[in-house]
Amino acid sequence: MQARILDAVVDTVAEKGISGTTLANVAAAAGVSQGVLVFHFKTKAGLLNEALLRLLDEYREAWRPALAEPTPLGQILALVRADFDPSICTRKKLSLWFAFWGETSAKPFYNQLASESEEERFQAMKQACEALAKTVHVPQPVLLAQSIDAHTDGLWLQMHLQGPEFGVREGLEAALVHLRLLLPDLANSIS
Amino acid sequence: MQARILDAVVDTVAEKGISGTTLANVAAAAGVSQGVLVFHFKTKAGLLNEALLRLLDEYREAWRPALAEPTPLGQILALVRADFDPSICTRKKLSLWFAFWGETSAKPFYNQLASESEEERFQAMKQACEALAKTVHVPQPVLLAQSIDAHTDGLWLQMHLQGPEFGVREGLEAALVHLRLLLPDLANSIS
DNA sequence: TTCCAAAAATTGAGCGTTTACTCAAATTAT
DNA sequence: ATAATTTGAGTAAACGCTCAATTTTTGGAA
Repeated sequence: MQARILDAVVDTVAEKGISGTTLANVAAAAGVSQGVLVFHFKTKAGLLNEALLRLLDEYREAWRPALAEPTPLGQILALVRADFDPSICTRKKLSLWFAFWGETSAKPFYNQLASESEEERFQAMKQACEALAKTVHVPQPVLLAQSIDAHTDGLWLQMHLQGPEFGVREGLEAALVHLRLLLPDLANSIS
Repeated sequence: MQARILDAVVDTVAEKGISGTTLANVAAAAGVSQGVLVFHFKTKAGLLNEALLRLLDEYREAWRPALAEPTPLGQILALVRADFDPSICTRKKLSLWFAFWGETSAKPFYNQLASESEEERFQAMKQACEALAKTVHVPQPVLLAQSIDAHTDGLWLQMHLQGPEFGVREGLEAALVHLRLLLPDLANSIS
């Protein structure tokens, strides 16, 4: 039931934005009464908080297995691929990410969670890039990691704004092109 | 007066988010009555629309002069610098950008304006990169332009989330580092 | 410059609606 | 039977917006 309600939150936020998301909307989308939302999540803020926590957990579980790749380049590629996985990078979930990012300056709790998520993910990318630097020549592995992560975030914005015409397929391809530009010596290992 | 009210919208959205922005909040921030907001902007939606239009206009006017630079690399650098200009890239204005981006899936008008703004800016970057490709060897100028723009967007997200510790100074430096990684042959012309 | 009437701008009380949330009662699960 | 869950009517507060009344600004005639 909780999952069904949180799914309804995602649908509602994607369709009406956080400012248009009400208990009545979410209840209707979930096919339950308003009271059950309060019973499970206490307040509207609690409802949105749990939706955000679930989004962040899901994202973390999606990219963590990338660290199990045997080679540093494999880890980097798997981390990038995770960001464009069709189960992670859906239109609705992108809407949710940006909806929360749009409220971070007003809701310190969102900001804290979002920052920690970004930081945790960056540390993984940084370590993969530093490991890569021990096998091949990479001038500044930390800056490389920052560039890859920032570029991926920017692609998420483009997917979010441009809609279906720029989806996970195009996004992943752009990310791989970018990696080849950054790592010309490894270009033919990136595909 | 209209400018004062729109300034108050920026302050209010940055402080309370779009979902917490009410006519009463904005009126209080502007030091006027609620009626004057309706008199000038008709509805709350009209108020937010005008704030977004002003943000986009201001942004366009900030990067357009970059095209007057004599060299392609100069244009690219000026375009990048414009994104981190202290008058453009303030914490409050970043909050406004992300607040609107967070509502684009619910408000087609926001999506249209934001997409057009991104596209217009991308065309400028693309032409600068294509011009650069005629003077020095650049493998894929269009993809280079996409990479630069996406990376810049990602840096805006990092500035938005991380706060003062990652401001325009650090953002611009990261963007320049990224450019040097993408254009190693021109690295010592990028500063 | 002075005046004044028309226009523009501003006020704030008020209205109908929507909001988040409560709670006693009913239903379902253990 | 006991506990957990769900319902839906109900409430107080907040919301966007209206509007008659008031103040300020404007611009041409004396």
